[in-house]
Amino acid sequence: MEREAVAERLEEIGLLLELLGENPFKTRAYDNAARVVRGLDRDLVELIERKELTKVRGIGAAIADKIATLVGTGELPYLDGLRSQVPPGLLQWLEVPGLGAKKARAIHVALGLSTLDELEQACGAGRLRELAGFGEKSEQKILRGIERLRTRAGRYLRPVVEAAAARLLALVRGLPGVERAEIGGSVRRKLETSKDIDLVATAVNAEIVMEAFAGAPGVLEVTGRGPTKCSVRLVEGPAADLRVVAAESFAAAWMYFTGSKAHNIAIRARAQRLGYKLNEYALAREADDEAVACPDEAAIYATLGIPRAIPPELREDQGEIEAAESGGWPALLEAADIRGLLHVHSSWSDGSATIAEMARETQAMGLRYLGICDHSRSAAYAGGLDAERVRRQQREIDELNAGYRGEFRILKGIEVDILHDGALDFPDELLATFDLVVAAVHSLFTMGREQQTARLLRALANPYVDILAHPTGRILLQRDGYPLDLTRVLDAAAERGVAVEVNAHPARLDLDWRDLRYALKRGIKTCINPDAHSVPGLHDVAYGVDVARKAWCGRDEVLNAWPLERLLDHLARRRRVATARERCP
DNA sequence: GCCGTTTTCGGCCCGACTGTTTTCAGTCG
Repeated sequence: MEREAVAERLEEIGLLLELLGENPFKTRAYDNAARVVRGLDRDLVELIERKELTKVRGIGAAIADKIATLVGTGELPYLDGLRSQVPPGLLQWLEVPGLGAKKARAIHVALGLSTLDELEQACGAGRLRELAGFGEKSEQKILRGIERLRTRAGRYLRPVVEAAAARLLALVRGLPGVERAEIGGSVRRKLETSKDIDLVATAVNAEIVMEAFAGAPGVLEVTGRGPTKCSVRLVEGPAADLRVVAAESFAAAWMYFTGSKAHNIAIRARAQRLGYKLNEYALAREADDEAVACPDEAAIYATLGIPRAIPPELREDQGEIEAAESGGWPALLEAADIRGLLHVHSSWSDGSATIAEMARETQAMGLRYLGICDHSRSAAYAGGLDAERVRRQQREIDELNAGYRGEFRILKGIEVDILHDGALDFPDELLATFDLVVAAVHSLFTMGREQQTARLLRALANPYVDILAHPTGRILLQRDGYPLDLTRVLDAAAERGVAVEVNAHPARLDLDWRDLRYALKRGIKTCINPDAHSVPGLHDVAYGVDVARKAWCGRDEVLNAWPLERLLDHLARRRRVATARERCP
């Protein structure tokens, strides 16, 4: 069983225990363990065999035992036992805003309900108000929550939340008496999807700010309103929270509302060990409750013995605090490090712009090279190129390049389809004519895990493959990646010197940063590819840079952050080594 | 259930807001 599957089981145990009214620290232990398992950079089987699971922080004897059972047998009687005590519908109830474990359980026990439909009917019939602690407003709130649950998934892609966040931020900053306002939360941490938007502000008069925020354009409903905090739901779907704090609290508040929750818990535990108390108002000495003046986040981290402010993208409690003490993280990739764009489409296949138009915009972005990688023959739905059209396209590229006089370069690339059996869509002789070969799966997503893994392993063994594109095939909020033993695929990529793409399209962001971190540790290079099908799509590369930063990625690990000469040299050498290896395995 | 310069028991991050209640539990982030 894969890490992700194990993590999901642990999370389920946490939720079930919560519904059963277990000790909250016990449920948190399972949540915590799930996150730790997701972030492991070592093989689970190996850890189990060496009996080193309990050495991992957050995994003790009990959970280690359960993980070993899960990995060894694919089953866990303990989990089955919990499932038999809790109707499956109750897990779904927890997704209803305002309904937590205690209330869900109370309703279930008192009224004998266990599905979302039954809960909805009971609220409609006014039966919940019979229960202690429930009233008419609770019923209405639950009904609204159920309705929302049925219409939208509840998470939103970055373009949606970033646009809304920017709009709200501009509004708040423009209000009289507002001294400072910033975006926090998952939007600031550049998470691939967000549930809500967090804003923090300092203002002379909080009431004016609350008023304006509650009545801001695009606010669908106000879901909470106090003297310093206002929560709304936006027409685009996500919620937005604004907190107004005193100026001296700004750094603590911004840090607090940036999260992640797990990072905050870890930081606060650290503060506590060092004799401090940290909340959204201040970092204070425990002994005399005296606040330490912290003008910015760096000062808070420094007081806690962390020499540098941890970049928001890294605040996921994935070892960043420990790393900050011992040398830190690499200089993270910056948008300005990107030198060129690879894996871009043109009107030769399913792109909407010509090669010249895509090249012009790439130059306007200050970049030096562009890899045109249209689809291959089998991608008929996308106007895939056959050998004859490849030759014509390459002639066009030669002509365009001649006009650039060395100041810019278009690379002849291809996004070649990985066929059902792992063979590539083009013969080696044709692949050899490209500067750059990007291989990708575009069909048969429902294939079994073993077969899909074997398919990718065979594709990676082809010496002409330089980059594996969108390695898991996921579409955020729509479909999971295809079943795959990703660890084996990444290990093979490491061995073959094949780079793995970070597809920067905001609905893909594939490879996921959690897996990219593993890949980078294995020495795999990556490449931040916009996979643009239009001129504006070229700018999606920025989303990919953010994801790479979340994976602790430095510029040296990114092919398209290299100067053209280094990239070409790398590609040529890689191909020489791979083809030689194929001849004499 | 995890963890340990608070070490094998007794802690575990912390506060705003809501709704229902009349002093606070539950939810959320």
